[in-house]
Amino acid sequence: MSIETIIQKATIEAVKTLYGAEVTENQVQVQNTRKEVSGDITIVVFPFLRLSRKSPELTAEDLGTYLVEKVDMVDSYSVIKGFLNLEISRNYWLDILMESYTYDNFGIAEPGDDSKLVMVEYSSPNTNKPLHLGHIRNNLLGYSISEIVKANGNKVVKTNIVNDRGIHICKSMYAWQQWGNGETPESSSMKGDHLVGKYYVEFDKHYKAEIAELVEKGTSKEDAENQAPSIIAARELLRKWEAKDEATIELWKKMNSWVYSGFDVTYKTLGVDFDKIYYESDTYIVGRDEVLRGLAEKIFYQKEDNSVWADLSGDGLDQKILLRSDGTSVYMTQDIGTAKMRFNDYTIDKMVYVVGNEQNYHFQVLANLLDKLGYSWGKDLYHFSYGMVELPSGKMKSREGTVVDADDLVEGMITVARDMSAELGKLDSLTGKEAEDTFRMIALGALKYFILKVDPRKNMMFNPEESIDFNGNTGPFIQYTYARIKSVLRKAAEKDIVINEKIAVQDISAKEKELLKRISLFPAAVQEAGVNYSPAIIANYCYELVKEFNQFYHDHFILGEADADIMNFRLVLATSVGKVIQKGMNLLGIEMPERM
RNA sequence: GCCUUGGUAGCUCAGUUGGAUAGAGCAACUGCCUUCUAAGCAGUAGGUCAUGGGUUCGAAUCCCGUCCAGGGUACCA
Repeated sequence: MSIETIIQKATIEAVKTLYGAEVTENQVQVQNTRKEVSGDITIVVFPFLRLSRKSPELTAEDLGTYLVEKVDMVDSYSVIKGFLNLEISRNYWLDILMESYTYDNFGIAEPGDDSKLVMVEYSSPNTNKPLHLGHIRNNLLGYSISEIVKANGNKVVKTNIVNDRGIHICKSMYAWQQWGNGETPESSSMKGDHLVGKYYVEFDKHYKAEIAELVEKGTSKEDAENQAPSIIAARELLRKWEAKDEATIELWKKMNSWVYSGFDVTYKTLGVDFDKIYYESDTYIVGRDEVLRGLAEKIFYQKEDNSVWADLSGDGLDQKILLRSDGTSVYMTQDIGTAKMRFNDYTIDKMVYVVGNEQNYHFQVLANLLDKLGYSWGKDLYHFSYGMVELPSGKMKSREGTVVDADDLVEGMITVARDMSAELGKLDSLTGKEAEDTFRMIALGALKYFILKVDPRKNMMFNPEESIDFNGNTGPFIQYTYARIKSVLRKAAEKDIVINEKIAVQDISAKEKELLKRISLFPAAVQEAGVNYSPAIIANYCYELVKEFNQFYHDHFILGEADADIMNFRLVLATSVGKVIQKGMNLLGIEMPERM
């Protein structure tokens, strides 16, 4: 039980004993004491004034006296206005330290046999273009959320739905046929996904030009968009694909395989992976059958032009198309099929979709449709709705080439990490490969932390003109602190200093206590991150912890300390901080270098 | 139009179920490396928490209005 909970329960008792009144846990506000004030835990007494019929100060005195007497861990108290500040005994903090030092899973709940199975869908790329910064945010959030959910005692299946069919890939296919001259990743030395993306852009260029030409000849813009030769050709390819035309399927497979090999490299670089991959080309058929079943069971209805619709107006939503008049599937159709297949494949307790907030409405509708189709889990799906990454120029658009390419960005970051290390004269002692690994670790640490430290629900700004920081509230700052701790521990080992698990210090400094308090908050941070689906909570926790450690490190010697007990205590403290940092950052998918 | 999300320092962001004097980093300016890594530490400066009301002992936080911005809104995913 955490100290907050203990104090909370004791306070409820106190109020009952002293004033004969029942209060609920919500009414007892327990918080960490402000730094400028002495004390560790603070209770806000204002809510009890009505019960005590006394002034805030006297009420606080009553409670303070009671708590000091009844709760072992409370040493003393002080009162400032309506705030009761409790001093928690040193032994409590030292116990926490021992727990974090000896227990490898401190703060982490291991999944057991009766754990819930949570499936997390993330990434979900289209196969007609390479990944960009927006996808990076999705991938990092998806991976991190999976780890956080796992750390809260759940089993997790990470899944990816690959949108491998549809008009978008046909556009790239057509452009490659027309203007590709048989170019391949090998012949062009281009990464497969970039090559296919090049033809997607190429398509759009020609398409726009054709529209402009038609409009000049007097066609309306809307008609021109439908009559341009390129789009007609792309649609023809889609029709042939659905008719299983051999040559078209062949081309589709070839170009998709290029994209996949490209994605694999990017996924590997980002350090994300999946337990199960679904392909839209499989799931849309299942979805179509489900819609037709719904039609037969009169859950849905058909219009005169043969299109199939759901009427959701009774649920505050609109009419939603599920099959087009020509019988082909839409986005929603495929998601219904994918959901069905997943729940057939796994015993899923909770489904989490990591998809951008532009699709909030889509998931509201999906939950409703699955429910109508008789799937009890439908309405409980959770749409992890994250914000867009914006550029100073606005939204990223692949078609128009106004994107920050994922591979380029990572490559650029590694270069910065390498240059910076050289400039600082770091890592000169490492061999080429070790050094390169570290540069990669630092670069990705900077990128991942930059993305994950912000509240996932909010839009965030990225300015390509300014490089991502390596100083201050950043991934490398945290990695650096970890490397410092490792360095101290290496030196201790060199001096044959053996760390003793028994702590025997008489006094601890204010800085040391602050650090212990921070460590004690780790389990709560992991839980809170799980409840709120927020890697940012972990990121900010790690930053606060590391900042605290650096202050301690600056003010106190560890190996230079003359008193053996104090040195031992500080070694245990540093080790624990290192462990917590590593565990926390691991939840974000950020690796920690031994030296930097 | 309707639905929805947001607006906190020059910039990028924190800010717990409403609590004490609204916090970090970057950028600017000052100090601190002959002792464990200066990718660090300490300090200065920078705020009408978009705006006007309301609720309350207490509001960046809750409610209402207004302004601004993003997203969605029946055959794009």
